[in-house]
Amino acid sequence: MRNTKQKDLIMKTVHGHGQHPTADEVYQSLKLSNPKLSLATVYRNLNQFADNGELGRVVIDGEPTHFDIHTGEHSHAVCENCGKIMDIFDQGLQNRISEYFANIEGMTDFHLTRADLKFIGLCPECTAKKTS
Amino acid sequence: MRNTKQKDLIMKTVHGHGQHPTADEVYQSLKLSNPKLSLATVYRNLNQFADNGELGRVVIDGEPTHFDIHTGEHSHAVCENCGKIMDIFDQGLQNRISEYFANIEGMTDFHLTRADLKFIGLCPECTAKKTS
DNA sequence: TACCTTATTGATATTGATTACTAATAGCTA
DNA sequence: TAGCTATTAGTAATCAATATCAATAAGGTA
Repeated sequence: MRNTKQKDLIMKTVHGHGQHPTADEVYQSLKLSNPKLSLATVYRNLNQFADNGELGRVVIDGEPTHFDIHTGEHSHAVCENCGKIMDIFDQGLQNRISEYFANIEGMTDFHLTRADLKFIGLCPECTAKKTS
Repeated sequence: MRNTKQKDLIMKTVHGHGQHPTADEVYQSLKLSNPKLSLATVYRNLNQFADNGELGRVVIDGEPTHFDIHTGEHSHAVCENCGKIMDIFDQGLQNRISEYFANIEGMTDFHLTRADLKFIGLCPECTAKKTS
């Protein structure tokens, strides 16, 4: 895999974003300063990074794929109203899930590699709006 | 909400399917015997059922939305290779997740309504293929 | 039973996200 | 520096899903 300026820009943008950007969000925040950058290049590289394990993917019902700089075991909280995503780092929780791998493998005969856990509800802002 | 022959056919088809069909799979299995049925009607009604809580949605990276006749709390095992989905009914597991709601709400200020847990790996068939 | 109102349907156009394609470009290696 | 080839830019194509709207049919009413 060759190093290119585009790969570098894209990875830096994801890291600088602060949340969990989509391909288009990465593209939008780069195209002003890099008008020749192609959306296809952004998709191609984000997918490559995700397939390599250098980025995570967060897939949510009704939304384009989001990308995550955190590649270790963790969970997410997702707002059903506005789509906001928060990372949840809780080793106790992850351990509880991992402890279940053997059970699940026993009941399904699957060979498991990971789990994907999302807590779904309303973020603080949307909770406030709904109750006001 | 009016009762229609289409709603009835669609719901029966999901229940008769055995796995977790997509909208197009429901449509394909109905259109021979019901050539006038429209794909839009299938989408429309499956979404209505899911929004009503009469069906569940299973959203997997890179796949069209699958629908689930089980609407109670449960988890899924998903094959990363072929997309097979299995339901996991394990009250102990669900309890462990639910016990975490208060913690997560404390750390995120989200107001949670549910969790979505998927175990990801290879199904028995794909495990066999990969190791042979 | 016939009628009326309006939710629902069928058919198709449209949207939105993502991937495929291909000639031009630019990393890397010698 | 030259040459090989992975990668890119630009755009067309694909795929899932939704929007649109005239025609239809549920189901209440007289």
